[in-house]
Parts: sequence; structure tokens; C-alpha cells
Amino acid sequence: MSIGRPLEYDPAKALDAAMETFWRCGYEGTSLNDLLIATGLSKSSFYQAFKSKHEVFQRALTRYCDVLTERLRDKLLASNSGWDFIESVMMTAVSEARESDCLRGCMIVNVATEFSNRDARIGKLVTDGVKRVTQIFSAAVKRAQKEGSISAEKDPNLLGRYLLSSLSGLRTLVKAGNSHNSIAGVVTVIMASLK
Amino acid sequence: MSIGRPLEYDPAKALDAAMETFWRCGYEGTSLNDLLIATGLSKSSFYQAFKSKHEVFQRALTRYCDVLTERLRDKLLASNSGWDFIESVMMTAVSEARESDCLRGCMIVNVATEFSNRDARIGKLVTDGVKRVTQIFSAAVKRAQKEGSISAEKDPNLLGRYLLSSLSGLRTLVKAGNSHNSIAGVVTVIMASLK
DNA sequence: CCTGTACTGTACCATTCGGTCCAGATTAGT
DNA sequence: ACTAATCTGGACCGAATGGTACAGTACAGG
Repeated sequence: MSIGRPLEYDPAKALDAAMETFWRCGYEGTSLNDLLIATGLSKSSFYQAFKSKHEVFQRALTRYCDVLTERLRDKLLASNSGWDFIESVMMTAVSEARESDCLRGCMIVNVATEFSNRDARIGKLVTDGVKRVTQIFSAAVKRAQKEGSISAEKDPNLLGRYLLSSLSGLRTLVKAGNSHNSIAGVVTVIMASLK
Repeated sequence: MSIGRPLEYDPAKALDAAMETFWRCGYEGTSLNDLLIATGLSKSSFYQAFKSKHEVFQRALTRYCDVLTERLRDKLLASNSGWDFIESVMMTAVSEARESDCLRGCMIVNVATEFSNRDARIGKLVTDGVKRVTQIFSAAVKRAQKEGSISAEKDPNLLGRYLLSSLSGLRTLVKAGNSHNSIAGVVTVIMASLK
């Protein structure tokens, strides 16, 4: 039981709000003030809840990875087939091209771009995050192989890496302002190359 | 003829030095001081040569696009075949995985990531740059089709977009710390999907 | 020599940055 | 009532930010 005045804010929600902001604006692009506005916390409360900007950033990135991988895993379980899962994930990224106001891409990739190599701890989070998503893709490929839509001779780990790479590439096309239709065409190429 | 004391620095070299720095560290990550050190200019000279940090950044990005597209065009002309050109470009990106100290990726993509949507002028430079590189890939595909290594039935513009997307994806794999060999495997998947 | 340009260095500017600290109010359990 | 934990807001910090202004010097052509 806690003694004293209870927390008025939800630490998890505050972290999510911070994550959202970092996702949109990056680390350098997010000022402390932005974080205070996003979380709704006062400066005092903020520094009581989090040690520093850098720490909340790490936690936000970790949270992003956790949420992402959990959602993908759930989606894969709920999908009709491994093939459908893969296609759906690709198309979801592409559909961001329509909602032109919100093309924040994938936070992991954004972070990897901003912190090219400078921060070892961040680098590890990025590497781990990418690895985990890649494994989900590999699992989807294996399932599709069992279901007969992908040749059993192919290396599922290799294709998993290929799919992660392709997804990231699609996001680049989106950010470069390509039309939804032209990017959707690329998805068909990617899907066809799996067979 | 110019009257007065002549310039002691080479404006083109100064721009290249600035470009290099922005490429490595991004816009926000590059301070004015960094630019002064990189260019070797005094603050006064810098502000006489360039109007502002933002302006030199735009010029640096433009210069990057020009140099990149020119190099790619030359490389395509000098290549034995369209196929070889494509494979070589992909492998060049992958080889950055070995030189671990220097994984700055593609400046255009970096900028697209940093300025998600916030600056319209920058956005246009990104869009144009990506379009130009895509066209070179399309030209390489057309050549490969004439040479018989890619089926003539395929849409070269679509494949051009696919290749740009794939290249960008490969760079993500590099940044995420994948090994050279595992990324090279992805290249073989990409190349195989062209046939 | 004179003028026009570019050089250097430095002082200065307001603003923002991340971060600390403190005083006073509030709200719980004991 | 007392204590422990939290709240709020604002003052304050040093450092760094991008950018300006200026004084003094160097170097070219006419």
C-alpha cells in the first residue's frame, strides 16, 4: 500500500504520450517543453516520474518495440494465413500514403536514422527491435510455407529479413511522396517474389 | 574581373564540407559550430557565404542529389550491363555494413526521416531526389530488358520504384546491425525477383 | 594612393535548451 | 493530528543555440 498523496497521472499514459511525440518528431526534435505538453505533466512531476529526457526516450523506444511486436504477433495469430498477414502488414504501411498528415513511419527506423551510431544503448534497442520484428516475419513465412503459398525450399529467415527490408523501403516511398497506387504496385512485386 | 580582396576559400568545397556534416549528423544534429569547423570558415565568412543554416542545408541537399544522380548515371553508362549495374549498386550499399564506423546511409532518406512533413521546400527536394534516382533505376531496368536479363513484359517504372524501395530497405538492415553476409543474401532475393 | 572587397576575431544578442530547487498546497494512511 | 508522498508553479542555473554587428587588417585593381 502506498502512503501519502497518490499519483494523479497515469505513468503508462504519460510514457505513451512521450513515445508518440518522439515518434513524430525524433529525439532532438522533441523539446522538454513538448514532452510536458504531450504528457500534461508539470516540469516537477515530469522529473519525478522520469530521470531525464534521455531515459524517457529509451523507455519510450522500448515500449514502442514491445507494443509493435505484440500487435504483430496477435495479428499473425488472428490472420487467415501467413500470406494474408504479410500482405496486410505491407498494405497497412502503404495506406499511410493516403493519410498525408501523419507519415511518421516506423519509430525504430527513425531512431536508427537519427542515432546513426552515436549511442550504444540506443543502438542495441534498435538492433533488438529489428531482430524481433524480423523473427515475426520469419514465423509468418514458415506458416505460409506450411500452408503451401510459399515454396518450402526457401530460407524463412532470409525471407524474413527480406520482408523487413521491403517494409522499410515501402515507408521510404511513402515519405518521398509517391502515390498510394504506385506504392501498392510495389507491394505486388514484393509478394510475387515470395512464391 | 573581381575587385577587392579575392576569396580565400573555395565555396564549392565549403558546401561539400557542410553537406558531409549534414549527411552524417542531420540538420538538428549539426550545430553552427560544427559547420564552421567542417568548412574551416570563420563565423563572419560563413554568414557572408551563406544566408543561414537553413539555406546552406537546402543547398547541401540539392548538391547531394546532383552528385548522386550524376554518379549513378555515369556508373550506368560504364557498366557492362543493366543487370550488373543494379547488382553493383545494391552491393555497394551493403558493403557499408563492413565499414562499421561510417553508416550514414543515404542523405535523402535521412532528411526525409528527420523532416517528416514539416518543411515544404525540403519535402520537395526529397521528392525530386527520390524521383530522379528512381528514373535511373528504371533506365537500368529497361537496358536489362533489352539485354534479355529481365523479362520485357515487366513494367520498368514499377521495377524502378521497387529497386529504390529495396535499396532503402537494405540500408535499414545495415543500420540495424545485420551482418554483411545476411544482407548480401537479401540482395540475391531482390535480384532474383527481377527476372 | 584609393577604393572595394574579403579576411579575422570578438563582443554581443535574445532565445531555448535540459535540468535543479524550493515553497506551499493537497491528499492519502496511521 | 501527524507524517509521507504527491501536487503546482515559478525562480533559477549554466550552457548552447542561431545570428548580428563591428573594428581592424589584408589584398586586389584602377
